[in-house]
Amino acid sequence: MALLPMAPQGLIQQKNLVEQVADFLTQGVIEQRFMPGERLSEVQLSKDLGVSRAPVREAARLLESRGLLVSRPRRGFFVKALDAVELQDVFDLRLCLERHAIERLAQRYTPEARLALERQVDVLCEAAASDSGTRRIEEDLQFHRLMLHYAGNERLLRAFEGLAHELRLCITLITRTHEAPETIATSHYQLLEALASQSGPACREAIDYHIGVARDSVVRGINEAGVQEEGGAR
Amino acid sequence: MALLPMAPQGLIQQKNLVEQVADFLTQGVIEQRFMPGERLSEVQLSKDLGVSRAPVREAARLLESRGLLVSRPRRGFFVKALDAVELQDVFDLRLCLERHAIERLAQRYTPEARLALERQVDVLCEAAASDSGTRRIEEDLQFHRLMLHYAGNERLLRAFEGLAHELRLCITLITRTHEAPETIATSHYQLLEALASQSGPACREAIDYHIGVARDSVVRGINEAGVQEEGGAR
DNA sequence: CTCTTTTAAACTGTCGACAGTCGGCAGTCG
DNA sequence: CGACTGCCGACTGTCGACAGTTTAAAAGAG
Repeated sequence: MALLPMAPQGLIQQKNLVEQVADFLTQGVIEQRFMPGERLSEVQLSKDLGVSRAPVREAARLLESRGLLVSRPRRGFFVKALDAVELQDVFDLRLCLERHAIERLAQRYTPEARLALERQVDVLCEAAASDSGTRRIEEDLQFHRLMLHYAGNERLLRAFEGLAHELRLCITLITRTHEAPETIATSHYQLLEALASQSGPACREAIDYHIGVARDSVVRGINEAGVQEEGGAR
Repeated sequence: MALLPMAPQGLIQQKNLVEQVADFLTQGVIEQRFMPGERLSEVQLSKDLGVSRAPVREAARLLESRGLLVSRPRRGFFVKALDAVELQDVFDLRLCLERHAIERLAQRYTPEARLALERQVDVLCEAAASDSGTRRIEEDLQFHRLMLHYAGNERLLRAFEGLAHELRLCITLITRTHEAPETIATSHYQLLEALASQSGPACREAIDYHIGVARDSVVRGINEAGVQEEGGAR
């Protein structure tokens, strides 16, 4: 069987097999086709995707570096199971990064950055009003990516990217408890206002509130959903 | 009954080939046996190390995720060349992470953490007085690792680890301009004092000063050494 | 029937090999 | 004399295979 939509729309170049497999695995983890704690067999994946083990292996390593998989020596790869504590850690690190980023950005708030962020909020609102889950999350993440980008430190963005996958996982898992889309949009406008004021403390307060809301929403979702702690101990 | 595998931390046992190769490559990059911008051939490395290409490949991917190598599709791996801007970015992100960590740590400063940090400073002083370069840097990094660890967010530590290799590279490249070891030791004592006071602002001030000194030292070193910008454009 | 021992299957880690592609060099044409 | 085209070598991306180890089940003892 064909593994992935063969024709990447219009683009001449085909991505590496590694990246294709990585995308497939990422989707699988996010959509919970691979359950947390589940063991992923290299040979099985190879057969299913119709490729050799080498690309699967590299892709798995990639996912591991992104925190979506964990590898135990001689045991193979397992889907990362996030518990409540780790979830708190994710949001704590996110807060750390975004605080720093927004304060930096406030000091160099160019019209270009402002325009890009405002446009992204518009897109976000549109997505929130019309579409469902996935795209809403994606546009939300994109806004924060832009913020990190215009903060002017590429490494800051890279660190965030490393977290983004776990973050997306957290959020997707409990998308039902997401606040009303309008609330989220409003929250982003507050960020824009704080940035426009170019006041460090105001920005910090805004981002603290913004991320706090998101974190509480996720935590609440976890509690409501009743965590099935199957992955368990080592 | 079957006897369990002896000493788990035995030095005899060989780590994964991948890790061994990764260590070799890391050493090579840090010691500048591989010059910045240089292309690394997989087959050449395989022959030199007497292993297959598979472990070399995985190790290179690992180094890439750590920021020591960059890969261009179909071209192979190249040694990362750090310019002045990126160097600033490294220290900026480091500041971001350590600020957050030390403020967290101040709020949960257990006797255990205090003891561990104090012991590490002692070790650091000893190393500074006796040994040369490499070990001094290693013990310095270890202190900060401990600080991040006791801050209680594993992801914070992981982000720092991702930066540590680049940081080590920065520092090693210009080790000659390192401040007098005693100065560094004193600076660490200031961190301990700030932590003991459990005052957030005091901690922030201390870490800002500490990292600022390191950054200035490195930047000064770069300027003095005269950067050979050979890596250059794409 | 339960617990231990033995055996077999499956998997990962590693290897060597093949095909497609990229960069460079020579030869040719304007 | 300069620019374009076709060929050559080298290298990466990918593949299938083998050995050692871990897991799980089957067989045997109490």
